[in-house]
Amino acid sequence: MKLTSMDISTTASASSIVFDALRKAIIQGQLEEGEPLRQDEIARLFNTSRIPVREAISRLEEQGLVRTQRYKGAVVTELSPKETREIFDLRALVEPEIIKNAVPLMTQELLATAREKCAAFSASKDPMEWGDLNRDFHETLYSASDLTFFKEIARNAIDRVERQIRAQLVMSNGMERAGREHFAIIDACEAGDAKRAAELTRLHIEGAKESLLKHLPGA
Amino acid sequence: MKLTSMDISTTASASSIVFDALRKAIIQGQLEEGEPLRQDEIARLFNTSRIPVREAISRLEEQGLVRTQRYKGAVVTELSPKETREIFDLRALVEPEIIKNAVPLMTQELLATAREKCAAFSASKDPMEWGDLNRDFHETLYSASDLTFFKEIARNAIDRVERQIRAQLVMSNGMERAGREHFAIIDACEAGDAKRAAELTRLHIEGAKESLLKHLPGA
DNA sequence: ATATTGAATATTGGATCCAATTTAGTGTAC
DNA sequence: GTACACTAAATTGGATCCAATATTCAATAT
Repeated sequence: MKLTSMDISTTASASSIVFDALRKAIIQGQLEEGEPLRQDEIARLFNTSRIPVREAISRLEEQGLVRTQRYKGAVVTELSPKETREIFDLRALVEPEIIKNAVPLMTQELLATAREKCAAFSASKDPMEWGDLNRDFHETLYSASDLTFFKEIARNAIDRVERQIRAQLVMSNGMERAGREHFAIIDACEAGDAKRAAELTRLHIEGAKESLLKHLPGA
Repeated sequence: MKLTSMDISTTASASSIVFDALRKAIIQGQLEEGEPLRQDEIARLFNTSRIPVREAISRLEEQGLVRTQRYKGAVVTELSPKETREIFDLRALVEPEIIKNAVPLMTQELLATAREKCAAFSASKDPMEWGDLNRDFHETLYSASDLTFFKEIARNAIDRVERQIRAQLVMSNGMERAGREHFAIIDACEAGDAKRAAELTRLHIEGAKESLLKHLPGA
């Protein structure tokens, strides 16, 4: 008799678990900008040694989410207004291309779930979940695209300004406006108008950038 | 009496040294695509333990230069023609923006050294150094730009297709053509015509992509 | 009071050892 | 000869220990 390969839930490595958890904590703002990451504190938290923690931190550094100095350790990266602007400019360049590529590949199912997420975002009253719902909507649309590297870039760029995005959503009428723009984007996607969806995405990002930078000092 | 700060050569960490060496070996093609990276072999090579090696490898994976499987180790990433095309498309999107931003910031010194490197590239008869000279020229131009994240993206994208770029330079008249295009780009830079320099850069990348994909099977 | 020295503590970087898993190879039955 | 089980070697992931450096803070001199 032959056993099926079972494929036991591929237990992730400790370093991956720590990496994911730290990444999430950083982009959700649970760790403040400039806050140092103490290796053995984190190790105790996850019941591991410092080895996987160090590996996780070095990967976070490679992604730009933390920066480290020899013998001083890692701190959560802080972005200047100028750097924030640059990342939004990068997003405004890359993400429309993803949408343009994605629209012809979107299935009816995907459009349906995207519209659901769009509605869920606009319906939410809890500011704590706005960031996740917003991201969820965009990632659903992007998931139809087969531009893996473009998506990788976008994901990292969004990671780096996730905190600012969350701030932008709660400030003034950021949430209301984002909701309107989301509906416009998905309308264009359903209409199969890739160019329009891309342009609306660009404007969506540029708009967020402007409203954000209005509230920041320089740049 | 006061001593000048001396600034003793900040001895880099072992993991950084290993990382840099491996990265260089990969992009220069000394390590074949798909070739596995054995941790203790590398450790012996650098007279260190496997700890810094593992950190270096995890950073390489974060950059997409290797991919790893749990308990199986890391192998040098292989790119399908489709993926190669996508990375060149990414470059064609991002690098013109860097040049457009850089042109107004270029000093006379920078233009002079860039022209020297441009000439050095075209004058070189040794195919082994074409890749480095080509990269050197482009990085010199990009160095004038203050778009740090754009440059980060470009650097990584170039890393990932560096082997293909080298192949493209030696095939057919790739070298001759690249030389011509380089001179055209730097002419536009010296003329202060940022838009033209950007467009020429885009065409330079698109051209390399086309001539490369002509010699590859699918996509 | 302020600056400076120096020891104690905290923290990171790396080496060595052990555990978990894969891979290679060997033998055996058919 | 081939398929299968089983052992041994190779390889990676992680824990513990030690070394190198930074930070803190008390003691001292000016």
